[in-house]
Amino acid sequence: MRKSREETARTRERIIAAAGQEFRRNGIAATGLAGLMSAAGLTHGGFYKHFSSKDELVAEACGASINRVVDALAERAAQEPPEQRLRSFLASYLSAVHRDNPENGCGLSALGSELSRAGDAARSATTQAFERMVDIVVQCMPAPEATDARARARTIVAALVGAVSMARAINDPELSDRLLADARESLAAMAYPPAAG
Amino acid sequence: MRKSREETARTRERIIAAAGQEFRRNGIAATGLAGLMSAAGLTHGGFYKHFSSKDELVAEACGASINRVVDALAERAAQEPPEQRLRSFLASYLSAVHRDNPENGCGLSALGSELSRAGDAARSATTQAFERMVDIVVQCMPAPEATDARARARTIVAALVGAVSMARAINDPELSDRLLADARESLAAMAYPPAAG
DNA sequence: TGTACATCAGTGAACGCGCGTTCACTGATGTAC
DNA sequence: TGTACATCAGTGAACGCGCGTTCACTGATGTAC
Repeated sequence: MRKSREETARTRERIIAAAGQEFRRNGIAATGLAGLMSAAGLTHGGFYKHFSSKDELVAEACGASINRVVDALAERAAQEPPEQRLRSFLASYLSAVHRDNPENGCGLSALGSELSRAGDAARSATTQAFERMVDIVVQCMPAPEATDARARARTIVAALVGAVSMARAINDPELSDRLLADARESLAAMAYPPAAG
Repeated sequence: MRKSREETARTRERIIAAAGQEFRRNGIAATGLAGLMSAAGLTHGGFYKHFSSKDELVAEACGASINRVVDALAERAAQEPPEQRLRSFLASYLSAVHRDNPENGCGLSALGSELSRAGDAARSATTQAFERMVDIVVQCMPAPEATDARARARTIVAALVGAVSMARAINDPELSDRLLADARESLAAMAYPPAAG
């Protein structure tokens, strides 16, 4: 049953994609390899033909899923006229759709607290993804060259992650919606600093 | 080996306290009952004399540990002169000490993404703790009666949670420190809105 | 207040289960001539 | 280009292990008279 090189590579990507979804949906520690492999359409025995350990997959899957989402956000932002970029970025990150579909959303908010306990490779992927999101936010800001633009962008990214994470954890649907709406408003105000909001 | 009522109650509290620390240190899913019970100085067999399941303990431990931290924050804030409250609150929440000691810190940032997958009781505790933190932030703000004070306070609490969570996950110590410093600055500016920062 | 008995907190061994990992095997793919 | 052989992706069973949970047992505490 040996597979061709291309098919092997495709299988590997399929495992990484399935892992990215399962991790974001159920958490890393709570996701078993057997379930994950069957989500990828395989039996669990073949796992070690592609990865040397669960940790290696965790690092690859976290990196890939976070980067894919960041790519999509960057691409969407670039299509908007500059003055609407930030608002539209905030609207899509802080949306009910994003909150209610963690398996396809940003890994930083879906896995935040688990990433701090992950291996070094996964944490490096997290660090890079965080920086990339800061880059995007800076480029969405009305005055990207302001001296404190990057400092404010870091705070905005942290707030995005925290807001989606809390909006998911909170038990009260009204409060959850309100938190997302408030964050859209307050973070836009933070990005348009002097008196533009 | 039956114990007195008071000692039984004390034992129960001891288990809850140990669980609160272990969960914040290692995560909920990654913490086993046997290790947790031995951290409380007991053998694992006695667990079910105090709780009907791990889920019940999770809810109690999350509620208790988050509330204890929020109490401490509220108390400390009340002791500060009003004009320093917000700055001092931000300084202690967004400190390296807090980042580096999750086991005694705020459960919202230590468990954020796991709480969204927890049972209903734990999520209710999360919701209450979030609201209490918003209350504290509002009372620390220079103009607590402003119409949008509570909306900004919600964003600030979400940003605090996200910033500590990301500061822990990030692999680069300099960037981690910078994120905390930037958040202290930008969130203070958000709380003193017109031109006070 | 003292005695007799029921209760039950805590121990330590055991339960079935799913975990991450390993392995013998299969048969199509890749390589060498 | 065709043949012979080595490689290896994927299967399915099995490994030891720690998980949450249960249980028989102990003996100090609580209760009833």
